[in-house]
Amino acid sequence: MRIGELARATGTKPETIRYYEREGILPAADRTDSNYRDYSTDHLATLTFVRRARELGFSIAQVRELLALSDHDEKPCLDVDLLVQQQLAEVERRIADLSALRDELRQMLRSCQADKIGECQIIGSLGRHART
Amino acid sequence: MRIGELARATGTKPETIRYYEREGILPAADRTDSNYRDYSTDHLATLTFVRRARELGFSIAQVRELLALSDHDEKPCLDVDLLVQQQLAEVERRIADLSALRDELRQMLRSCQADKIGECQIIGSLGRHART
DNA sequence: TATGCGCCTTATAGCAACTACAAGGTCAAG
DNA sequence: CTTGACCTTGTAGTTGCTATAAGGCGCATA
Repeated sequence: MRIGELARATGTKPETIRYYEREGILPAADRTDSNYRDYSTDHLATLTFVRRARELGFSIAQVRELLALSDHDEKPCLDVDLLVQQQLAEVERRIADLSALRDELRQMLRSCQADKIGECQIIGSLGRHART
Repeated sequence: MRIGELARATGTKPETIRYYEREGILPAADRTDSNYRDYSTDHLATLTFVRRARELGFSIAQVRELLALSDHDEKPCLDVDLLVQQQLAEVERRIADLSALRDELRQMLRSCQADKIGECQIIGSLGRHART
């Protein structure tokens, strides 16, 4: 299959697929007589894997590790577990950060009863007009 | 005050302060005889404001808007409110996304009882070994 | 046969928001 | 008078793509 078909099949743009090839994440495809990339079902499987991992928030570097691990059936599953646990911890940290942030933003909205920026509590709480 | 002192006072690296100046977010400082930047307390206030807004997740573009608004005391506070509300909505959206992601990662960890990658449910759920 | 269209190729530059050099100038302390 | 911490400018790197330019390929239609 050509790059456009693979792109449609995986919801990836052709440019992104070429980018993955440059980065060594997706193996280079065979070429047709007219130098078009010609992908196999293995490529489709790998790209699907990559996109799914990216959707789950794994970085390109982590995807690389996952791919390397998935090529070694005999290796302990714990190695994969560890990566997933790390990613889970990272996601939980980001959720906590964003939740604190959300609470602050809500507080800002609740606190402002002024109608001119000169007396605005939001601007004030951001560090301006503090000397008034 | 010189750039290093301002940096320490605001928890910002000197490079970042120069970057803000290039971007027009922080006004250019006066220069000493030896061409060092010489900052005022106004600069300190503005940089504090910028950093606080950035911590709250506002983009550089939004910070620019907030700065512009904060310079016009007579403008309606609603303009600021709107920006904060947009940012709040964005943060809530990100929290929702990350929560879904967290649940998926937890599910993956729970589902894998194998000890070799060949049978690993995690790798499987990512799209590999699906044909076994 | 020509030509138009959608697809493909490469190479290069851009995005956000910094961060990290490199190469050199300045200044107070020992 | 030299060391070391500071400052200057300019440029390139980071992450994960995305966009654009300039051109080649392959098929349907006039």
